[in-house]
Amino acid sequence: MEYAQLNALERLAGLLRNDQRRHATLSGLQMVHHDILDYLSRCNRYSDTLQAVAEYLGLTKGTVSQSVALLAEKGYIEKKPDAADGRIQHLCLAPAGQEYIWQSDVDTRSLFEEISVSPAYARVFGTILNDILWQIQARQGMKGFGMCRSCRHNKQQEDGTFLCGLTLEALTLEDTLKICREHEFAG
Amino acid sequence: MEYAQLNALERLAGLLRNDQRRHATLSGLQMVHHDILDYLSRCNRYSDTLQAVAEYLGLTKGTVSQSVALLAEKGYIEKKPDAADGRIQHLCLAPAGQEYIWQSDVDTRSLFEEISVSPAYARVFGTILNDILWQIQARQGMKGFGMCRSCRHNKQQEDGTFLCGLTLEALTLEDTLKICREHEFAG
DNA sequence: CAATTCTGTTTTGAAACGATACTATTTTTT
DNA sequence: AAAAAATAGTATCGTTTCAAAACAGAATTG
Repeated sequence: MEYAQLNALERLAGLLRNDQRRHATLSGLQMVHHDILDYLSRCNRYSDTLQAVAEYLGLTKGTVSQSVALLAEKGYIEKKPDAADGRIQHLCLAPAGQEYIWQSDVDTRSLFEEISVSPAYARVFGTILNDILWQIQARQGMKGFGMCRSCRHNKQQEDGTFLCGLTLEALTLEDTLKICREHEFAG
Repeated sequence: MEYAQLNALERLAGLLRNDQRRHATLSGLQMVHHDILDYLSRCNRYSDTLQAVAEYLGLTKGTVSQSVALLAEKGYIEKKPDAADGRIQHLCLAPAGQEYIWQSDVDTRSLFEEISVSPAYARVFGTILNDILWQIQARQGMKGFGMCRSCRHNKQQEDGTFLCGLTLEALTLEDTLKICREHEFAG
């Protein structure tokens, strides 16, 4: 990938970032809160724990513990104990949290929705973006926080549904698009 | 622009972000320090002030003042008083700061350099990215923090050099690619 | 020259953050 | 089955971020 393209991508990422920051500030939240809520909206049910959030964001669990406590107190997050493992608490988006993410999405979309990509290029653009994402996931050490779709544990079955070979649970198509902590790239 | 594309873009931006965070942490810096140094490496000589940094990052000047003080103390930034205006201090990257940005760039590049975009698509991809950037700048309220290249004050002269109609100073080609606080989109 | 605007600092209190130590639960080893 | 190790999360400490507000100096405006 060429330098000019990466540069443009970085600038775009920065603009997206500033947009998210503006939205977080308006809600009286810090960026890290936005990042936490955003992750929780994208991860699957095996990856919605404090530890996973900390790993994904590159923060210590102590730090995340505090921020999550605050988010829970403010009503953005609900902690639900795991049925099988007494150590684990699942972090679920409470209504206020879902509303926040939804609003953030609407805002960002409004920045981009009127951007016109010529129809001839539109499909190529989407294809390239997803191709790059796929390749990065493949490259990024094979382990952790990829989409189930590209995970070696994920198997499509005869009837079209999916099965995770690790948890032996059935997955819907939507499930396979979420971020999983146990992700291992399907070499 | 379609939803799937924006989604992929957001994911990519997130991955870039995590990469930057990792690099900042390894250098013992916070994300906000990375953002400040990154901005200073991209802005022009009219936009390297504390106030401009604060506006660009959406933080208060008090906050930025403290973080800049720390960066200066650690040797990443040098404060240079303005020749004409006694209130203004220019924030310049000291050698350590340039080294940090350079390293960060190398790291990020290494994540992307082996990503192969088929040559046929490569040019299209670059074109689309820059087109999107241009359109966002046009849309984003016309004012502030765009590249001189798209600014109405920037005029190309007969000999090929550039002139800023606001400051009446000559600009090099490189200058016109930097971020300027006074940017106004050339309708 | 007085009023206002602009740039930057300082202070205060809430919260982020890393480091460390800690408890509790599960898994692995012996 | 008991001991050890690994895992998930909390609590506490000191430093730093962050917003808000008060502040000081320099430039501009009237």
